[in-house]
Amino acid sequence: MPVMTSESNKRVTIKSIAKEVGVSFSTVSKALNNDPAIKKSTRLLILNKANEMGYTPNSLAKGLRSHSTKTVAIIFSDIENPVLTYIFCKILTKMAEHGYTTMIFDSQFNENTERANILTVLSRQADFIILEPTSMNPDNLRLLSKTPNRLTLQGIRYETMNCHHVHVDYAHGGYLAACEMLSNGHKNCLVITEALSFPTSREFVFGIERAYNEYGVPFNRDMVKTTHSSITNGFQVIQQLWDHDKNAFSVPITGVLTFDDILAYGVYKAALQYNFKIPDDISVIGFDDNPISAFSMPPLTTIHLPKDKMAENHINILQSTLLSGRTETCFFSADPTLVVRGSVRNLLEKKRN
Amino acid sequence: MPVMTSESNKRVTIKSIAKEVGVSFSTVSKALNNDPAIKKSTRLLILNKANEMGYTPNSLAKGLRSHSTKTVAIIFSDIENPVLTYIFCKILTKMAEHGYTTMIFDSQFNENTERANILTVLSRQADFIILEPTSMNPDNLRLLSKTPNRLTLQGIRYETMNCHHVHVDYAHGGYLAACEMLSNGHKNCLVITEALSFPTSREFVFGIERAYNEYGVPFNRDMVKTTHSSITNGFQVIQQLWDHDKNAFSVPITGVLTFDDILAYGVYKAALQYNFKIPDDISVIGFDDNPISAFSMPPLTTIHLPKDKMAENHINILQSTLLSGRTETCFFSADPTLVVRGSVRNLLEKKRN
DNA sequence: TTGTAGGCGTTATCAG
DNA sequence: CTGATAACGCCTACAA
Repeated sequence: MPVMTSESNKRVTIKSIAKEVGVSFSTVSKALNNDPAIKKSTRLLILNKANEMGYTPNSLAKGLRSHSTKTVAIIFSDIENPVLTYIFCKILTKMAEHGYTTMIFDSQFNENTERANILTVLSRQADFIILEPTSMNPDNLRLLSKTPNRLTLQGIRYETMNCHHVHVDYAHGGYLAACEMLSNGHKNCLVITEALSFPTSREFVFGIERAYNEYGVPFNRDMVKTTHSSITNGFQVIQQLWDHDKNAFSVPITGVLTFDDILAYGVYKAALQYNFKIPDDISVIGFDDNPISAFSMPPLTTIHLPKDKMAENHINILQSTLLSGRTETCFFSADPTLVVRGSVRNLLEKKRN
Repeated sequence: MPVMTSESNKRVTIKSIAKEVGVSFSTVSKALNNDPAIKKSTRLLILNKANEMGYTPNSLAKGLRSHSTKTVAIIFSDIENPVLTYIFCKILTKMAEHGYTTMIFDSQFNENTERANILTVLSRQADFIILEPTSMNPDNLRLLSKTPNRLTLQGIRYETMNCHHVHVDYAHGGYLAACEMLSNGHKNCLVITEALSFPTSREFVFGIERAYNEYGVPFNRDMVKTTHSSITNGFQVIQQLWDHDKNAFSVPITGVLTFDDILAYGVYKAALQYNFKIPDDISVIGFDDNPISAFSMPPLTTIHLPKDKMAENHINILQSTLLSGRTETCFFSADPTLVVRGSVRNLLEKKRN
């Protein structure tokens, strides 16, 4: 238990310890690092004094000397997204066990914010960077091209970057969701997604379009509404349609495909407010498979994202390059799957009635 | 756009820039910091060269010199808790606008992990620390006693620490939840909560006990089950009861009070699995008011936590001490409120039938 | 076994 | 206006 000496204001460093013990500061340094060259008795003397004075090593100085900060930086497009939150929590916890601290950054789907984040990460000398790019524009990525095996890209595939990847096939997810709608007879679906400048959002819509093509159903791009993920925003998209745009579409909408479960809850909220029933009046399919979606009213049909697997892949990459010194870069891809629950109505069966 | 010079491996520092431009490195430093003492023409020369070489200032060196790292550290008991996640996301985003980086740490309700976290935060020279203590044991807190106005305690009230507080009255929340149960005729409730060593968990139970006392209903401490917050764990508590302990209680359980909404979903999961109905067979009250709880089946009656207000208070404290240099410490307290939805059945009305 | 010197990349204080 | 120098706290050859 550190008892403060009289003038506790002064910073306690190896120098001040050295002065107290009456040795040189390099002896203190060695003792603190368990250098066997130091006599046991003096080491003990030093260790005790350091403890008593409440010494904490200065990582800045250490990092400056050693060119290693034991730091990994994570830059995500939107850290409030539950899947991303889950992933960085897992990474953070695991890396803490190895003595690494994790810095989290939020780009908010904004290239400039992303660039600022990359620059501060570089400036802070992070040992490893995990980035979920906000766009396919390579300008920001170029800042990171020096150390390809100290970088993993999350979410998208970037062919020209020879770095680690933890990819998610959003196109396939969108495809699966749209197929589920189409095979249940929903030909006129609304799509609520993130800004299309965001690569995964665009992939998502591509996948949907592909399904429409396969089913021979024309895909109306006006049906794609973009907004930032939140219950309120999802709600507002429906609200807008309800209040104003209702007549903008010749065919009534029977289904909604959303970029994530959160937006789907926005539709749920609208159902409560405007008194329509899911799935009787409108069908909904989400994306992510939030654990809570199994208990929603009705249980949400959604696209399951293997977030455990994704987190695991990130951790494997980190461990093998930071701890085991591997130099090859690896590419992981996560396949989304459809989880059928109760938010999609079968329109075809109805017709038979 | 930084074009790499031939040997791009070498670190680019103010020294290397100085060599390229043909000035002294202190001139470069001044130019980079917009010191008016530097001639415009040479400043421009230097700025261009720096840009061309892809210079990034080294924050470690900066911090070492200036004794300021533009860093705030957040140490929470469980960063996956949605309320805490929400709060640190808000703080992180706002502080990023001011050029501050936020480091997140997870103590996992463990005093030793908490201590390790505090030590690394100290070692990393964070400018400000936000801590949600895992226990009332002051040993770890003592490590932070040197700079009381650079510390805010989240969640609990620590009378003897003269630092900032953002407190939550969990006792009152527990009281409200229990009152709702009791006033609907539920005298035999299960409580599922975090380990009682965790201060807020203990407060929660205190509050429940107080309600029982006011209603003149004996409170059975055996009804308090502790586990870590997760849907699975909440489920398992019910499972255990169902499979093994069913006969351990003389009176059948009619209600469940949980420490957070996540645990409540565990009960929902059990309802699905064991085919009992909420609230017909068992009533449930959560805690936190997860935004999604409004759409659960049935909508979850819960205790609302003003997380916006809490985040705002944290941000205010940070801004006023870090940016405006205020030195007084402030104390904020958040009051939880009851949100009645559909997961509690009125047992008394039933009797009248 | 311990002490000395130099340097990691910056900034600040002086001289020139 | 620009340059040399010291210092921030630590580590590591090398010397004693």
